[in-house]
Amino acid sequence: MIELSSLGSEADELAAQRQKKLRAIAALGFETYPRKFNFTHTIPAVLAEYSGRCDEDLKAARISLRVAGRLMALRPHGKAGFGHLSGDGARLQIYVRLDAVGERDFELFRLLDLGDLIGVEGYLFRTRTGELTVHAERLHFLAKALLPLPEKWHGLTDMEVRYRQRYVDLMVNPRVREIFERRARLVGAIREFLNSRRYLEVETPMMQPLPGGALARPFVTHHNALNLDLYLRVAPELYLKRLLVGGVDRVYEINRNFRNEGISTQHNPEFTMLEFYEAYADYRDMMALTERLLRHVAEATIGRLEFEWWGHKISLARFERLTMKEAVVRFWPEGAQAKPKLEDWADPKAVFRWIDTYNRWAEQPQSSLERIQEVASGTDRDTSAPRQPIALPADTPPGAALQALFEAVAEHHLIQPTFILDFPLEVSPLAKQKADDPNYVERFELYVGGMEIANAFSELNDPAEQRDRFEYQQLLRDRGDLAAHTIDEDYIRALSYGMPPAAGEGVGIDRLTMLLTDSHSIRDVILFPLLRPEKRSG
RNA sequence: GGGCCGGUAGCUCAAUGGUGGAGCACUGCCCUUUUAAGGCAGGGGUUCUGGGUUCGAGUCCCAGCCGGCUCACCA
Repeated sequence: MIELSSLGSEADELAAQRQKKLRAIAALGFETYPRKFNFTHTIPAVLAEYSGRCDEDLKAARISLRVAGRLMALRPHGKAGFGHLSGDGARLQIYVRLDAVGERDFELFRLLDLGDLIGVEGYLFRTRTGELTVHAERLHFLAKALLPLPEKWHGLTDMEVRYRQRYVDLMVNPRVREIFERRARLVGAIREFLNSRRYLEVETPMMQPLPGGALARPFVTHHNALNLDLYLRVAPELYLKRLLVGGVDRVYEINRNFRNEGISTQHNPEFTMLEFYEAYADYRDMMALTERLLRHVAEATIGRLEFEWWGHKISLARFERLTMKEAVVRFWPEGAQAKPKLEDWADPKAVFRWIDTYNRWAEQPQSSLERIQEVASGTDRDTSAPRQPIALPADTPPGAALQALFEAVAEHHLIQPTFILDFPLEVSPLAKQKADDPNYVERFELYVGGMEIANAFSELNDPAEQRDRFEYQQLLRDRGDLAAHTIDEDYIRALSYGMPPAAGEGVGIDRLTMLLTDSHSIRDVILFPLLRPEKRSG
């Protein structure tokens, strides 16, 4: 029983009317909350099987069936009436007439509200307008909607209500169901791809005594019996690599990570990540594998390699590769002085000069000409530089500065699939150095639609080097960087048994879903995104 | 956390500082192939909350709550 007084006064009235009807339905002898309904077809199955059949066909065959669903439209005509039943994401018309269903069932029909769940028993025919319809012979009451549905034409548009009451969103906005069906196909395609390559799917701890595997602030929780603080994992990485040590040479996990950071259209505190690791491979092998993986996923979910995203035509047919430095040079803002050349980067400290140059440009007010050009070239997704000066803490190492410059200058331009490779050592504590340049590591991130979709590297497997990296991270922690790693002694112990040379990669499933469903907010691809708790009135 | 925008009936939206409306939904009556069914007649409001200005506030001001976008943080 719902609390009537908790609703608005009209909502109270509407719910009271429906309660009253429910009692009237009970008085007719119908169970108010029956236990089950034996159906012969789902609604999509009816449509799939009989959409091609003409009325004569249907009449001759007299196809009897039982279907169930939610009543989404009602058009009564005195002693008869039409309705639409919604189930499994599809709709089917029903036709109910007094002389076919009898007094009692027709009385039930009169007491139905939009949103009620019913079962219909009857035979198929086509109406005068040609619509495939169930001619009801019996009605079964299954459950009452005590609360009214949103408006039938405009539906539910209030984003807050859509996220908080996703069940209502799903009822009235077919697009929502399509997105999550596509998401499920996407995840299935990933499993198919990796399983066929003999990767083993595993599940590793989400509650970890030490959070590791990514530079992010964790959530803290507590186990009572052990009187132990635990962290929700920020990444499964260190556990998956322990499995590499144990001889699981191809391994993956698709599951949730938790990061105690800000919320935005691209960040939800819990999000789904695919991580996979392959022994005896390096990051270049991962790039090749990533291309194949994404093409497989796109074929399986949308049936092609091209898709629209925020007004951009994106194609997975070709993946560009740029080093981080090359990307900065390539996308250096037009108006800024002294475009850098690649040879200018020989000195690692040079990046600070380029940041100064960039900041001088970013601090200038945008000229009208630039603004007009931007608007004229406008796609829906703004690819222009944000013109925010880069603010770095006093003792930022050159590598972190380069990454900041890259993100400011280049990231939003990377609409077509682009691998950015060769990351600075300082921002990559778990990756293996490049053989010819120890200031950089064998790592790439894949950008599509201006978003980071994947992050991969040749895995560092030298325990001594790993200890040095952790110690550097500890230094950062001590200086107040709460996202820096803590030293994980057991992980170093595992590496000390010998981990095969390997490469690993993380892929953001939510963001990949955003791309393949043309969704512009991560909340649109997460069924129940985190919101502040609703304040209960009263 | 900062900036901008928003919150009016169950839903979608109107309303120069001057009696808060419409469509859908809902109630009653009519209607046995309709489909945004139709016809007639009705009911429904803490205008997010709390202050303030004013003869008078949905509207103006201040504070707060919730949300959206964006920036910062991050993936």
